[in-house]
Amino acid sequence: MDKHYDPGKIENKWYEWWEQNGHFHSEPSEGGEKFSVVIPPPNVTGILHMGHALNNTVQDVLVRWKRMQGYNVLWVPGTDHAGIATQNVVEKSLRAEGKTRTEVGRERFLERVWQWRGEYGGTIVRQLRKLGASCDWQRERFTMDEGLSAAVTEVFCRLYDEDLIYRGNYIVNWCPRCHTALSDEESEHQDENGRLWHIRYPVKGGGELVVATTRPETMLGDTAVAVNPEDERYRDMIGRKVLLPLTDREITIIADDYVDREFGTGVVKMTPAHDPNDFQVGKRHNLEFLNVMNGDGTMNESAGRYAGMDRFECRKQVVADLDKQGLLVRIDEHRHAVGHCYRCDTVVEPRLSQQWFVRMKPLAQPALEAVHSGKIKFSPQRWEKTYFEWLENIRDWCISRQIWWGHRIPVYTCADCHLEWAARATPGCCPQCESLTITQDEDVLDTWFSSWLWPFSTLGWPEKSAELDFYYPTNDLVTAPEIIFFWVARMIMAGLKFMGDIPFENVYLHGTVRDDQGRKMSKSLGNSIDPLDIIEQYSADALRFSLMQITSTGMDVYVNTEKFEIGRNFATKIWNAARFMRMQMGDECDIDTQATAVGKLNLETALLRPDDCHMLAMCNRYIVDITGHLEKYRLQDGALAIYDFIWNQFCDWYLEYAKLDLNGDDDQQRRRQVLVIMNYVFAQALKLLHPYMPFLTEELWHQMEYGTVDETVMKAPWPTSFNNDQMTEWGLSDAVVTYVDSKRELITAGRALRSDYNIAPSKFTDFIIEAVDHEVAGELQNDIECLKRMLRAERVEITVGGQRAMPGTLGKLGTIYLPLEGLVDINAERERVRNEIEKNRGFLKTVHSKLGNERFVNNAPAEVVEQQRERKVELEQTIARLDKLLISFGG
RNA sequence: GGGGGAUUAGCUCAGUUGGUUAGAGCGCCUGCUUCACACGCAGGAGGCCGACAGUUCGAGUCUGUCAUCUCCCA
Repeated sequence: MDKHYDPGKIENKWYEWWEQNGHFHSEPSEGGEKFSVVIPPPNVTGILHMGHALNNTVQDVLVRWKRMQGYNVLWVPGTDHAGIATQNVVEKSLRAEGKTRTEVGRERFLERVWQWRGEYGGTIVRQLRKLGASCDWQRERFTMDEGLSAAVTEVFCRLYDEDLIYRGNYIVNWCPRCHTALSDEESEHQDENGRLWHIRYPVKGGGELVVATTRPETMLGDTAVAVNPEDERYRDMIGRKVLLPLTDREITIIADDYVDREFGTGVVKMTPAHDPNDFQVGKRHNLEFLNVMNGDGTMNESAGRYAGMDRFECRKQVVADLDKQGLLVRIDEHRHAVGHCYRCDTVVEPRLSQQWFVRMKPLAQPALEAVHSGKIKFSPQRWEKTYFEWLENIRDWCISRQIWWGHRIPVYTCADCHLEWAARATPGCCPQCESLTITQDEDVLDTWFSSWLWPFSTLGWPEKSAELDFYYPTNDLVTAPEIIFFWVARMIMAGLKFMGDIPFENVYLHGTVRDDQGRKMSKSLGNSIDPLDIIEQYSADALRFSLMQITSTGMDVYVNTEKFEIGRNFATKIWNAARFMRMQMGDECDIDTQATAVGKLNLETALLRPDDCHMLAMCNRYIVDITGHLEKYRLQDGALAIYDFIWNQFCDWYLEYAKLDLNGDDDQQRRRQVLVIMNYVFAQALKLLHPYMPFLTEELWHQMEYGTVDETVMKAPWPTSFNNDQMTEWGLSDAVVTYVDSKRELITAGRALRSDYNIAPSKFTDFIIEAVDHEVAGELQNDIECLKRMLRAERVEITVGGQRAMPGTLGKLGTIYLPLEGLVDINAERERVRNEIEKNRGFLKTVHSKLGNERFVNNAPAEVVEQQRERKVELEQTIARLDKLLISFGG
């Protein structure tokens, strides 16, 4: 094996091998129990960022684990067509050529988009491979594929025919830059420092009203002024006219409950075509809906002499003009939430326009029940509350977009008989009057209108398919909480509505990846860490493992580049452990590593020593623990456990212990047995680690020959613990684990003594251990070689009872002494022992107070009380031993 | 304004149904080129678990109030 691990080459090699050998692919016909996951489709315009890395690592860990457990696993990958984002990208490239999309025309433009998608659209899909994602690429889907488009049309037609889709004139969130309507979810609110302009509106026939507004330019579209009917101050104003400044219009003063008497002056200007609240009031009062803006955010002809100005320019001008006329009363600083386009961050303009909507209430009800009943579980569960909150207050979904890239709305209108209908296939003529003059709606659908079908459209729906029968409903959905509204909730609604069943059983929500100051990673802040840079620098395994190890369930994770050293160092450690084993095994080793890897161990019970038993017992324990963590989605705990298992248990202790037999060549049987145990444990460790570090484990699986050259660790059976017979035969008892742990405690204490007395690590020295009794003395005597090696001692003398005037430390098995003739600092030792005694007396005191408390003895569970009693005895013995030690120092 | 989350070692965080002496990684200090690994080994220092009150035999853990930070919704 190479001295250094070179992940770059190895990672590419194995990924190609996996993919070419179809290890990611599965078929319903293979049967078995299924485990299916659909990827949250990234935008086709997207490039891999840390959020994707986290999201897909989580999925890959789950998927690889289940695959090893023998499930028929399917992970469906793909991308969505990202209507607005993709159109923006292509429009930009057109602009670079000095063209606009309207010049090019719809058809040619769409050709350009497809062309772009073919060239650049696969970026993220390639990047996911770098990460090691074991998706079934043969089943990759795209929301604009024929099949998925058919699903969209089918769904639209069904909802349309059921009157769950309707068209109407409403205030929507409008992005003047993208030139389209957005759904409520796509308008992101940000708190901004704005202003509240107080404007004087002269009342016809004398007097005035002062209104306050954050958007003064909209006053050009005012069609009323409103006060609260209960408001004494303005009661006599109701019904009178106001002369709207900067225009020649007269508008009426109306009364409506909506007006908050406490806010501002208690007078509100009414702009029904530019504000959602005013819109509602306008409907109630039959006000005129005067639209003063164009789709691009400039003022239109209704704005009079302001026509053609940009909305923000117009705002300045309006304010200046009002000021000039003495109509500006004052300006307050005002902090408020302003909607921004989630695609381009432009300030969203509430705008009255004709759009298509889905009635959500009827769809929301079953979706609420699915989670209430526990059929679908969120993890962490607290997110269910967010989900309920949204669904209970759901509003209709604006699904039409005034762009070209996307699924065109399949609604047709006859020019002759004015019939409007939705059709699954492009109709040749009007089904009512057979007229040929029919036109299709110009708008396309929200991208999420195809994404919400993803769990079943990717499996072939609306066609019947074996995949749909076998893999639906899927098991887990892994995503970020910010997508609950956009996607999770809507998928649940769609699944229940069109499949008659939930789309997935578990929703696992992970946190957001942030920089080490807790800020979201963004291009504009320049604080992004590119996963590909990390892979380049540290390896994909390191990226994956580090992310998993530092991300606790459902919490945001703060990363900086150094964090990835965790995974890199771990990989190097494992590589070197494997290298060590290979060196020890040499070329002529006759160990059947393949049988060993699957747990067929021909162990000579008589040759087993306590550390061997400890290692095997711990291996068992970690298998159970790590499996349990994965079952509970506790991926961080799983990562920490495997790290501890390999690094601390295996490398630091067992491997060092094993050198005793490996480096001495006097007992070939022992040597062989130790190698068997090491290989068994290492093979289990590789399997447990594989979901987290797929590449390194595959490489070592082959290097160590744990399978045939054609076999992959991906399909190796997930480790299981030994059965009771084996446990008994080999003596893998709790007692032996406790003994070895206590022995290590003694060794650590001995090393500390060496360190305290500045004995050079290279220097051999002597130790004396006073065992607590003869039995323990016997055990330690049998372990003398281990003690000598681990303590770097020339001689370790085991005796029973008695105290010595030497530096010593108490352990459960006895006291370890460092014999130092004449060099002992008696005062320092005395001080040390006194401190120990004080500490233990402190503990004893709390134990006493507990046991002396009748209510504790009566109320606490018997085992807890018993525990305290044992502890009391233990502490008393310890203190007695320490007292004697102190006396031996003359204290 | 409504809701969620966080507050534990210098830093980033674990701590699952309350129960021995509160853990990890990084950083820090000391020593070490010890025959897999300096991306390493050995040893060590460092914590009134945000504040106050309550429940309990017992609270980092449960309840309430407050403070600070953060996210989502309006």
